Amino acid sequence: MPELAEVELSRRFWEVARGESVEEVRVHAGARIFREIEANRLGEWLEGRVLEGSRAHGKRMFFEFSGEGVLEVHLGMSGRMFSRPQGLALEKHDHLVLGMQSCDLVLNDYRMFGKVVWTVGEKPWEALPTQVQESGFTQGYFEGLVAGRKRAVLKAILLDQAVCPGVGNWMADEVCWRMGVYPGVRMGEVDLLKMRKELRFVCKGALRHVADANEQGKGKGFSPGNYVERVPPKRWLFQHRWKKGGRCPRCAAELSRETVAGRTTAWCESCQKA
DNA sequence: TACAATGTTTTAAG
DNA sequence: CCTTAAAACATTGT
Repeated sequence: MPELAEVELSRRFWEVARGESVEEVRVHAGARIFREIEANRLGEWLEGRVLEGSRAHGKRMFFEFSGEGVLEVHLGMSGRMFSRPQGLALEKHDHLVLGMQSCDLVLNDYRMFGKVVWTVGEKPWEALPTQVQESGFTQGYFEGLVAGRKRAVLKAILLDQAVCPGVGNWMADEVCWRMGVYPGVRMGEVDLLKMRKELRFVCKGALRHVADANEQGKGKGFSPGNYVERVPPKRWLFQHRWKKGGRCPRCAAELSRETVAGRTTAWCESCQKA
């Protein structure tokens, strides 16, 4: 589920409790998402700490707590985060609940490909690559990253988190569709000016839709599982790619499906050339 | 039933 | 050194 935009929206859902302290931590300690830490110590690490701020980078989120602690969350394939009224019983696949002063912050993940990490005394976001939507993602920076990868498949580069943080399967397809290029082409054949332009369009556009979604969703129970399904415009490939028999929003041809770079890929044979 | 699902990592192999 | 394919992870829905 979660790519750049959904990750950002998830972060905002927890951000509602900024400035509050953690009163109680509930964990499903055996869950695989805690494979890198001692989950049953999360209580001693977090209780009494104040959620001071948060940030997202690509598909990663960092929540900063008083006393130098940072809780990192990655949603994997099926992770969801939201807030809800305090004290409700754990539901199936709720693995972490932070009982705050005004609400409970919940992390739910049934496939558990995501992860939770706790670090102290480090700022794990400082060594990360520039994000596509940032001003520092210049043509020169971008071309430096992909130099020497002329034989790599385009879609594989788009999915590489060191190059395009936050881009996942649907965003990669969206970029290729906007480029008018088949996702399986080699990087040596790609117009890098166009690639960066469409990458930035898709990343910035998706993030703008999140802001819209957050606004529209006030008081309406907007959730991370449904926002992206209704927010991106009908003219994005996104709205058509999942349905069998879905058609290209540009030329109405039926979309094709194929595995490219190891992932199911939707593309339009008439608009996207090899 | 069998397969696929918006992710990442590891392993093996070319 | 570089790329790639496949498998693994765990659960649900078609």
